[in-house]
Order: sequence, then C-alpha cells, then structure tokens
Amino acid sequence: MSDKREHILTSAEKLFAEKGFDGTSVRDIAQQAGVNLAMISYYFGSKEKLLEALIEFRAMYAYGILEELNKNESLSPWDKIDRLVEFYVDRILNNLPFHNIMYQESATNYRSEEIKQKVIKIKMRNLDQITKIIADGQQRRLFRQVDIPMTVGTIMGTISSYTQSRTYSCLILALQEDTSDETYRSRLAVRLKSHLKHLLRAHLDIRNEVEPQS
Amino acid sequence: MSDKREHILTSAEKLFAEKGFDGTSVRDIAQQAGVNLAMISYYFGSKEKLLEALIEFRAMYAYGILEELNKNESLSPWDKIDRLVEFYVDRILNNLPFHNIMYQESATNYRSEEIKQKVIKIKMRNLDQITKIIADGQQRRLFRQVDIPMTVGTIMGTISSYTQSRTYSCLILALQEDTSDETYRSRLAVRLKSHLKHLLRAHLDIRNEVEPQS
DNA sequence: ATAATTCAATTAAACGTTTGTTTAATTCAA
DNA sequence: TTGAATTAAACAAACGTTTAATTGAATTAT
Repeated sequence: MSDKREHILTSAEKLFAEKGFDGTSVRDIAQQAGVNLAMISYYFGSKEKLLEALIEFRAMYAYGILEELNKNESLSPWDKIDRLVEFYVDRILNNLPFHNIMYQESATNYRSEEIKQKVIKIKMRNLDQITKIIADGQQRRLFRQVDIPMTVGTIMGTISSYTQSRTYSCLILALQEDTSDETYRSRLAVRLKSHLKHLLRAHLDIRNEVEPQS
Repeated sequence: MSDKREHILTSAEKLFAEKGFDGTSVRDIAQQAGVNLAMISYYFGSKEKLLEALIEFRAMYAYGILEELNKNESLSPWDKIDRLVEFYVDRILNNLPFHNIMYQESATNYRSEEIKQKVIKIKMRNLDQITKIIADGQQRRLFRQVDIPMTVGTIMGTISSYTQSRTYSCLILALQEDTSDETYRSRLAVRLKSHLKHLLRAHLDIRNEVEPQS
C-alpha cells in the first residue's frame, strides 16, 4: 500500500473517530491529510469505500496473538485470562481511534453490506477467541458454567464504557482533560486491567458457587 | 408540552437512534413526523436544539425510582443489587432508541456545550445512584472493596454491548433478525439479568477473597 | 545522450444534490 | 380582528463526486 494511501486512511481514521462517519466530510479528510479533494475518490472510489478500506487495513492488527495464547499449553486457564485482559486493554488503548469507529459503526444499520459484515466479523472473531479460553477452563473444572457470550460482552463493554468518552474517564480517573494521551492511557490501563482481573477471577472461579436470590 | 411538539421529538428519536444525529436530516424528521419542514425550526429553533430538547424530555424518565431503592431500609444490599439489575435492564430495554442516542452522543465531542453537559449529567446520575448502593454494602462488610466506578462501567457496558447492535445480539440469542421487538427484548432481558446477577454476586461477595496472580 | 512518448498522479473547477434555516404568504380558530 | 400555526418556496452553504486539464517522472525511440 502506498504511503499516501495509508496517510489518507489514518487521517480519515482520526476524523471518523472524533466526529463520526456522517459528521466528517470528504473535504475534512482531504485537508487533514494535506491532499487534493479528488484524491479520495481517485484512491478509494467513494467515502464509504474509504471506510471499508480503513476497516480492512486495521482489522489485521494483532492477528495471531490470541491464537498463540490459545495454543500455548504451558499456560493455565487462569494465566490465559490474565494475559487476555492485558492483551485486550493494551490493544484497544493503543488503537483508540479505530476502536471508537468500530464502537460507533456497530450501532448503525445504514452502511453498505460489506462494511456491516466486516464489523460483525471482527466482533465474532473476538467472541470466538475468548470463548475458547473460557470453555477450556470450564472443561478442566476450574471455571464455573458462566454464560460465555455475556461474559465476553462484560469484558468488551467494560473497556468500551471507559474508552468512548474521554471527558467521563478523566472525571473518574481524577485527571484533567488536557492530560497527555500517554498519561491518560497508562492510568486507564492500570485501572481497567486490575478491575477486570479481579472481576473475572471472582466470576469464573468454580469455588465461588453463589446463586442470585431471586 | 403540545402533542405535536412531542410527536416531533419521538419521531426524531427514532431516526437519531437508527441513523445517528449527523446521518438524519431535518427533512427526514419532518417526513417521519408528518409535519412541514419549517415546523422543526418553528418549535425548536434548530436541529441541535431539537436534540437538546429530546434529551431534556427523556432525561426525566424514571427519576426517583433509584432514590427510593436507596432509601428503602428494609432491603438488604444484596436485594438492592438484584433490584438494581432488574431496574436498569428493563429501563434500557424499554427505552432502546433513547439509550442508543446516549450511546452515540457520549462518544462525540462535536456538539453544543449544553448537550455535552446534559449527556454527562445523566451518566453521573447513574454513577452516583449505584455508588450509594455498593458503598452501603461495603460499609456493612457484605461487599468487597471493589473499584466502584469500574463496576458501574461493567454494569452499563455489559448492557450496552448487547443493545447497540441488534444483528449481533440476535446471533448470540439464536434469534432471527426479523423477530418481533417484544420477543427480542424479553429474551435479551432474561439473559442479561441472569448474567449480571451472577456476575455481581461473585464480584461483590466479601467471602470471595481472590487475588489475581500477576 | 537526448528527445519523444506514455501514463499514473495531481490539480482547480464545476457538477447536481442535499443540507439547515429563513422568508413571506396563507390558514384558521379564538 | 388578531395572532399563533402552517405552508410552499427560496436561500446560501456544504455535500459527495466527476471532469478535464496539467504535471512530472519513468520508459521508449532516435
């Protein structure tokens, strides 16, 4: 992929994440990337095809790491859970703009079939990988028979609820809104990882056989 | 509030939830509501003020129920947690369009100060109410010293991760996409409530003193 | 080695729609 | 008769996309 094409993609990524797809004009993107307006159509064909290309471009990031985690037989299911949390929190915090685009796009039905399918494919890939780890722990009688898809929703939803709105996160983390990206991300990472590890440990541990009252 | 004004608000709500604020035109809204285009400016002044009015209109829904829950001294903290889950799941599933708008709007910074403040105020209200319940349980030595804001993120995030995309939810629930709204919501409600009750029971119970390995 | 050719890259300008908003005339019940 | 409600029409600006001309570096021919 040419440098210029990639530069347009990352420029668009930044704007889509901040202002949304419909809130971003092709002229915004051209200006942000420092290229002529017509280059977007020239390279991608249309604004929607540009979004499609962006998803294609980013969807490949970090492929394989989770597969490796699953195949590593020297790790206990508990180790895998901890590494899973580390991996997801880091990956999302290091790709905040793209994650915010996925966050927004998965909530709308008004995109091309290609885009909708790509978005859902990414979600299903996450679901599958985490499912394998939890199911393995259940088979070894270490984990309770929790609702796996709901547990995946808990992991992703917890992270998303703190990555979608920087204003809100900064309030919770007691940070000023103009804190540097690096400080913000590392504080949030520590907090999210610690919480999710405690949460999943209590939630999954087969020794915690608790029943809701109702 | 006049009938017509309210009718425009609910028409806009439906469209904003489906297509997003920027993806919805004032002409879309006028057509959906069956009123003349100029009536939107006449009643609300602008498209953004209409969104502001919508948030104002909906923000009041179910005010007071949580306060009541907090004041009810005959309920144990565990009872309150279960009722909290019931309340939130039902409230969100019965107000899906508005919840989806909040979901989208909390992810963007490109709205008027008034709108951004209203959105964050709603989030803080939720945080405060749940905080009181959990802190009460902690004081009574029933709950562990969990990270309360993160736990609130887990509750809201888990629900949101299954309300944002009907396509994804239907895949998980093994439902066809054209299932009736009623069936869809009741199935999802059962699943979410059960999961969240189990999750919070294990997470909060002071007897589950587990430490992450790392 | 130089000139001619070629074609992808780039540009400014324009295309026809659609956008949010306003205007000025009209309706209609009080 | 008054004034709020409603309308069709128009507004300028912004939208996504296309066009047609131009650049410029690599390739080919002389």
